[in-house]
Amino acid sequence: MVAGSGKSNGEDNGTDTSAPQIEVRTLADLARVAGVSAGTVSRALAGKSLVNTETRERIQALARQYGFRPNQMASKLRSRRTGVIGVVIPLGHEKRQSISDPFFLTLLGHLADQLTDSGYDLMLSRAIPDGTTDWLERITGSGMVDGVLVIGQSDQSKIIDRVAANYRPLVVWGNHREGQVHCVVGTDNEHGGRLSAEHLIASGARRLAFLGDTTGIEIEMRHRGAAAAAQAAGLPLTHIPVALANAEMGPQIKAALAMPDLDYDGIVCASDLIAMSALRVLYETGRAVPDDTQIVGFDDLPLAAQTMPPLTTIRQEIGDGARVMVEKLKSRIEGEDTSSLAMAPTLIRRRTTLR
Amino acid sequence: MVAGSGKSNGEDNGTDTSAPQIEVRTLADLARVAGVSAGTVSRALAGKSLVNTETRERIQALARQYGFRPNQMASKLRSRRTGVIGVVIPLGHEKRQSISDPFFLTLLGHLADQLTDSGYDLMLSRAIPDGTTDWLERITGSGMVDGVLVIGQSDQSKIIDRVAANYRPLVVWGNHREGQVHCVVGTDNEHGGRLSAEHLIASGARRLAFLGDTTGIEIEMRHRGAAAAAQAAGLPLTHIPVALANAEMGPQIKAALAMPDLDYDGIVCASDLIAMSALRVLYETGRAVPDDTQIVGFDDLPLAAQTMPPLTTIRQEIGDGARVMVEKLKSRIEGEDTSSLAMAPTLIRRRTTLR
DNA sequence: CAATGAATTACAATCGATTGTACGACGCGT
DNA sequence: ACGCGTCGTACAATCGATTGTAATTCATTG
Repeated sequence: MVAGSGKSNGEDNGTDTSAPQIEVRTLADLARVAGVSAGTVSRALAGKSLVNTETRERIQALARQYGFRPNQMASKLRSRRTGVIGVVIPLGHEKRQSISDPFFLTLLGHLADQLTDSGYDLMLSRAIPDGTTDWLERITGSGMVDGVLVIGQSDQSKIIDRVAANYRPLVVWGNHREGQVHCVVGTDNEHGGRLSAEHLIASGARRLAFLGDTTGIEIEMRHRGAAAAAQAAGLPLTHIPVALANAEMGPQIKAALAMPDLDYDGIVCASDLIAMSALRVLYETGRAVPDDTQIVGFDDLPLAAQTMPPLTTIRQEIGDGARVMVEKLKSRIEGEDTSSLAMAPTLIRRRTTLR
Repeated sequence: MVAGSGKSNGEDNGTDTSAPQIEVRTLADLARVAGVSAGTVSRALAGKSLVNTETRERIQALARQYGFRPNQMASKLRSRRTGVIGVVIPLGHEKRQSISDPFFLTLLGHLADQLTDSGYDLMLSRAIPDGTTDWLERITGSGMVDGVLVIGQSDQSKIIDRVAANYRPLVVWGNHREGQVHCVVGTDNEHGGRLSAEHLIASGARRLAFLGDTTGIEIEMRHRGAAAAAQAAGLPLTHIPVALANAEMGPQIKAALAMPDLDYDGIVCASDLIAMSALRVLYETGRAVPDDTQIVGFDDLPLAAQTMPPLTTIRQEIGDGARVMVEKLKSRIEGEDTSSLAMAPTLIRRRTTLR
């Protein structure tokens, strides 16, 4: 019993008695200390049953004592499994090179939670498609991740499609479109846009405006839904493009809403952030919400409940979305095929609309 | 000359003529195609000068043609450099297992930008110190990252200190404290708290309240600064702890501010989010801001400019902070030593205070 | 008592790229 | 024509863990 003890402190007791100061960096080091082979140590630490229970516990104790942790690179190289999921945010049409969209950030937080719970690490990449079209391949082909999640398609849908044709473990957050190859999870944005406009109409609005830049497909679909609802009711809908970037948004909205020939009593906003800005602009210009002008946001971020008055908005289930994305990705890693999912958004009635 | 060429296309031209469909996954594969050795391919792709210009370009062209990308795991293992920085958010005293704090999320976004620009990848870990004390070692000791950034100390300062004693490339966002071993970058929270209270006092407030839970050291220091300013002016400051978690925050603040025996005309808030909630509660209870009650936030998140009225707040330079953190981390990776930095916060006057 | 087999453990190949060193070819000067 | 330096490339060791297979030990049984 305690076979290794004699060995370990028998060899190097020339200097000091308690010898926990040998550097134990590698499996081989620990194997030497334990008096076994590296392979055995590997199996012992992995908890495999092939190794004697007693030996295993002894080795595990030694590992703890020396604070030994196996090198992940070596492990991942050999086992051909990295335990890492790449999360990519393509900054497509957005000029500013910064991850700032609170919706994406919130989704990212939820993804981090889900992935951690599934035992995966998360590698975050900000991709700026600067003309090059291989920003995704750079990640999928690096051998560094077991799968990839893309947050938002931006205007890179075709590139994603091309990659997805050869790379299976890929799930995208965004708007599903006919004929799309890649697996996408997201909200039914058109439906959301329709809900928004319909609610405004039902609340008495007769002259609608849509606030948001429709370069990205998600917002384009929201606009389409709103436009469809307006058309069905025989009402006009004016499209006012405003950037998503926070800095420019305020002034842009201010300028847009102050246009003298623009007439509106109901605003469909492409995001809660836009709605919040609009709310402020309207307040400053003396228009009462919801009495003079009604507003509906999109996303239902936590802050939507904190505006004044609290924002009526279209809720996207971010937490559910993250969970579904991770589930589908895991299935795909297992080799299964998964279909896209468009989740139904819901209207959250608060106080920026009359009903 | 071209010793290997006979080998490569002599063997496998039996099937088809144009052969771009050979799987080229490894350096060796590409070497075979190019008729050179793996070592040469490695050097060619790395752009080393040891290899003939012509050969190099030929190999690079082939790599592009076959869409070859070297396996990162192997590369990192051999070169003992991962090009990855771990970013950890310790969820210390926060019960909810979710990354949601918008300030941290924003900082994370900036860090992602900075790290990307420096050629690093970012590996995100959410750490829930559930009794165990090795959540940091698990990351630093894994051999998977070249350095680690910790976002927020929470109540784990001692553990971080212990790790920092043996692990150099570590930089923390948080509040510097005397005798702290690890390198921390952050705002001078005490100063910020003082600025906040002083401004309220200068604006005429006489009965102060502090809204925020002081379990984390950052907020504790903000409270301390505010308390010092109040004491210096001979004024009272009531401490009202409220959680940071969004869900509970609203009702908690509502209950707290409605306490009948609580008297206040100036509120120091521990964060913009808290301030925003307070703003709403005050509005609902019919107290005018800033005329009846003045409020100062903390952080100066983008949304602070969008509240109604726009929020006077203490600005933390998140972008600068991220830049400094990454710079210091790079220095430490190079082996240099770096000192902590407490950045001076600034008061941003908007409309929730009278001056 | 030898043979069989179960349980452990050692040995060695492997994952794929990097890098130091050795080797061959070429041009040059004398 | 021979020796020498330069340039380019091949060869092989290496990073550190994993894993299939061989080898060892020990108990058991015909």
